Amino acid sequence: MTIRDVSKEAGVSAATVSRVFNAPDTVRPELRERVQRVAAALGYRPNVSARSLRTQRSRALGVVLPTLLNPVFAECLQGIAQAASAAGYSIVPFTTDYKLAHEDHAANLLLARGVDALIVCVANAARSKVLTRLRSAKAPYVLVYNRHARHPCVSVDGRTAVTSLVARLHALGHRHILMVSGAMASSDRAQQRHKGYLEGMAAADLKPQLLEVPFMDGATERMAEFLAASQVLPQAPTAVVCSNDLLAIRCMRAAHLVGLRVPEDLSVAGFDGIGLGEELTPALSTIVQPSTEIGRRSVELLVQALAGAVPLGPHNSVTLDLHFREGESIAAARTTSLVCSYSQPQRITS
Amino acid sequence: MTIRDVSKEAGVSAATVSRVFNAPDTVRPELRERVQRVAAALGYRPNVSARSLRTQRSRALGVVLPTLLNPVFAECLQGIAQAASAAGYSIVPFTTDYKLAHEDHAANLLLARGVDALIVCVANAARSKVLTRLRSAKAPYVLVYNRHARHPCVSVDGRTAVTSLVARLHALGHRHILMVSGAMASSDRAQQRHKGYLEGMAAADLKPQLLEVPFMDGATERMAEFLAASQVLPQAPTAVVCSNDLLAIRCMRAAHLVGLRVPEDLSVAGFDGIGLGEELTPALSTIVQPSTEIGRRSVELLVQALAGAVPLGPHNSVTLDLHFREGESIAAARTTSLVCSYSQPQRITS
DNA sequence: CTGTTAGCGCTTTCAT
DNA sequence: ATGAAAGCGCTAACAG
Repeated sequence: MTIRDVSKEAGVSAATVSRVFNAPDTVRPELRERVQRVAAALGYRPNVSARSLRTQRSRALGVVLPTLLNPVFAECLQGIAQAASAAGYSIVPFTTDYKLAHEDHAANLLLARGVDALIVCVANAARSKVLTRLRSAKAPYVLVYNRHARHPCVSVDGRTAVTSLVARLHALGHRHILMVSGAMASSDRAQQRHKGYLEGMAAADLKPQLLEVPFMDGATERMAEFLAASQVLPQAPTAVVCSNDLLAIRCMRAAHLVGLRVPEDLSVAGFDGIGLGEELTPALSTIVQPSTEIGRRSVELLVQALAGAVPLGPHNSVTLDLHFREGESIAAARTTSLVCSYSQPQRITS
Repeated sequence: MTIRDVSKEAGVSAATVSRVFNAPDTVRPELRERVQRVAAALGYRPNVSARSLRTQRSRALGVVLPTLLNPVFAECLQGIAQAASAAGYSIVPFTTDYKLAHEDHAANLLLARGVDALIVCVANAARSKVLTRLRSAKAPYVLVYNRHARHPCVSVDGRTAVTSLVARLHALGHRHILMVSGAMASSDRAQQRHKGYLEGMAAADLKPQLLEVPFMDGATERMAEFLAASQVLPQAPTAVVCSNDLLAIRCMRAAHLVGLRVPEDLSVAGFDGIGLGEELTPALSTIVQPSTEIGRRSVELLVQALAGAVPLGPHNSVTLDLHFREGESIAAARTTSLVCSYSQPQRITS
């Protein structure tokens, strides 16, 4: 079913059929309708490959994300998919599983695929080879989640948000606030959140403490160990700031495993605001980033740039708002043991 | 950067360059290496659109799934992405948000895109127009999660699994087992799981009870209401079989909201086996479907069919194994109130 | 083993 | 407003 078939059937030239699809206004209404009717009857669909070859544009966006197993990125991709679809673009996603080599590989394949532009999330924007490559290939691209002064980014200010989170915990009476993070070296976002934590702790004149855990596997066990071991110490954490929601969920489980109640014995805060967090018990208190919106905005940026043939640069970066979602996993710090014995006498007798 | 540029630079014909990329063995090693060197130096990448137009194959697979917000499908897509990538295919995903019209729309776009084959999950395989369309378009496709005798499917036997789940609950002493499901009419999977439930209940000689809730929004509130209202009745459920994990998580929250402890007061079981279920507290007891594997297998099926140019049919369907994951959200039913007063005297005095 | 040639289906000047 | 014709970059006969 080619344009030729339609043109013959409708008794017009191929050019006219093409115009009906690409510039309907330039075709006399009567003819236009006839062509449309014939096309519909024949089930004709313009061949995208041929069109791409001819126009040198594929109307497809490449997407490179770490993984879809983390709901943050699944939500983001959902946003990307919706916005792209609305703008008449398809998407071609690749996941890197947080592997640097995969980032490069994915971008290459996407470029070869002839996508018009790329949406990319890398482990570390400062070190990524992908970005220099994209730039030299002159492919329009936008970073999501990553922040970097030399690239167009759609991101959030995680650092500041974590600083206020620490202030909030401090105000609740917490004096021993632990930060748990996945491997810091591999993620610029984790680094920024940690910076925010350090600043918050400094502002509150508290001693920072960091626990780095393997993100994917064994995180729960590691946290449980740590929590168990620290219980005997005077500086046992009463609150934990987790670098992301998945970690926070595991942290709550770790607390449970060692007999700590959340939030009575231990406050746990996350970062990301994945939808599921609200459904948990206790509901996760977390800093919410608008993942769907991040996806949408990144598409908008690219589509606009493509439409205007305007090159995208760092000046196009946008920082979206973050907000704190009050859940049930954070509470005021328990007061000192003396007061505690008054306020909870039954625990002593039992 | 076209094949022509490379051919000139290497002093060979375009055909030779093409051969170097598509059938390296047919080119004299010396020449081949020269071409490869030149191509690499020039950063040449074959243009996919041109290749697709010429060969009539895009090396891309279309994927239609309900949503990525449900981790089940995100996991599946991850499996699809990995397998596709390994086989040298890209994927072009679309989500339908459980809307029938979107199913059709997505398939159309994908077909127009010229994908070589499709992986599709529809609400109801028996009623879906998409499938008849795909069939008439002669596009190779495979259904995931859906089961239907007239289509190639990669799926699981949810019905039987739910039947055994009910048997398991029965064996634990439960006599009032509720099933909670999203809108049944819209999902053949929900229907099958419900059938399994009915069979299990019949086998145990118990009275089935179904609560249909809006899947996306307000499910928790609806369940909480129901649980609260039923507490005063003699047939108050002591166990709930949820049609999927997301519902189960909400059910646990609903239980919490009305003061029921899971699993002490109420056992909750899910279906899907999303990764997060294991991280929850209590860990979700659920029937695990191998979502990643479902994705992988569907790709394998298609890639094989494409390679052999063998048409795919219902006889290619595969049913993957399901297994029950023992979590912490299910416990033996509390015995009758008399016995209860003996085993938990402290609750009476408090 | 390599080159020549003829399109794949479409868009887009350039005529009319 | 419409048609004729050229060609996007590539591959696959077919010659040599």
